[in-house]
Amino acid sequence: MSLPHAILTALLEKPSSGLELTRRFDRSIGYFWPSTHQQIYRELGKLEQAGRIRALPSSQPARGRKKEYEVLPAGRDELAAWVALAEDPRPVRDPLLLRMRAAAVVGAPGLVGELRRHLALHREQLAEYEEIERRDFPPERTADEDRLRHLVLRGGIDLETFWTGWLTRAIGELDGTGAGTGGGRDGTGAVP
Amino acid sequence: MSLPHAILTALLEKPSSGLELTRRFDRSIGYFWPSTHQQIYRELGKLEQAGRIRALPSSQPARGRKKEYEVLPAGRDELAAWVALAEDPRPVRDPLLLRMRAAAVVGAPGLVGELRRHLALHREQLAEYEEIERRDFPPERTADEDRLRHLVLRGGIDLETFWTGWLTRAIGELDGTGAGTGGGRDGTGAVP
DNA sequence: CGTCATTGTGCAACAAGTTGCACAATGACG
DNA sequence: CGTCATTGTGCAACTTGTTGCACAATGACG
Repeated sequence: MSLPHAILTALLEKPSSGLELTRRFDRSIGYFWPSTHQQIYRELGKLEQAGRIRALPSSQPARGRKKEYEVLPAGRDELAAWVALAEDPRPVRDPLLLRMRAAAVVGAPGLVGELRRHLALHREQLAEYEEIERRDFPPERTADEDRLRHLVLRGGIDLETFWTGWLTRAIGELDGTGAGTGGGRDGTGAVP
Repeated sequence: MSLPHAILTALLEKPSSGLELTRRFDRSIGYFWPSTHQQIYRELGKLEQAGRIRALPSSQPARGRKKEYEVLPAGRDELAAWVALAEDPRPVRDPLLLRMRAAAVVGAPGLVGELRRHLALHREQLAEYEEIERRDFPPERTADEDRLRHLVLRGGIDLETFWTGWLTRAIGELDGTGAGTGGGRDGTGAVP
């Protein structure tokens, strides 16, 4: 759905081979649209077929041979058209919230521990984003074209901030009261 | 992945037919694990086959005939086991952030309008959650088993609060400066 | 009585993402 | 020179979610 557009964006920023793309995904676009190398190669194939990108002539086409792609005008147009679309936000789909809901029914002895684990992970991610912000967006220079990229990063930061805040609160609330064993009325040994 | 567990949770809260489940999904569990009736029927079939739920005997098995399901002990055990699992948070996958990133490269005349539209949608969702909170979790009574459900709802509220906050900020920042048409010159804009 | 909207159940084809593995080139090292 | 780890490319099978439609019962209405 959006993967081809993610790839076009990345290739416009800089022509790359499949593996380079994969690497760059891991540390920028992949933060909000993750993808494996398998997916990327498959999509590169389709995009080439469709005439939106092409392999740079320098690289001979052989398996196991490095192959760099660049975006063709058709690809740029396609991307611009996609950006201009109105598209509703994805519905949320979060297993942790679901598990908490289930825990309210069947009980969950270890739930608080799991919340703590998630808190640690989100704190890590938050720190990573903040590091990037320090590095790439120092307070003084505000080149106009970087503003969008900075906003995207702020999105990531704010999102992780939400998670750490909510998890902290949840842990605090469940921890004090011996809750977390929830309303599991029969299958659950009640825990002190 | 999680859909069967969402269904088990819902059925434990109250035995239901496929359509009833669908309705209930639309206004509670579906907020963080949406699902269509087709998916639900398919999953009900699998769960029944696997011996985790069964149709209540009252209903004769015929197409177009109402059929209520209840959870069997095996289903409850399965759900409890799933709740106890450690499972990492889903990676974020958000088209809007992706489109902003693309807009930084190809330009985006209408982007601010789209952000406003999303802001309105998130405000609406937030209002809906807050209404539910007022209705189902009035400040005085804090039954212990409801605490988890309330926390889940708080998660939804905090998440929508994050979105409205971020979108407001983004709109403010892009609107004043005539940005949003971004760096759409051509394939330049190299970023390390 | 017919037919028509509504409620309820369900199959089938497709699209997107995940997992596992295979194959090709390259350079390091004994 | 062989073989081994690393880098790079890619296919295939599978799982999950989406879309479109079909079929069955029921009650309302002319």
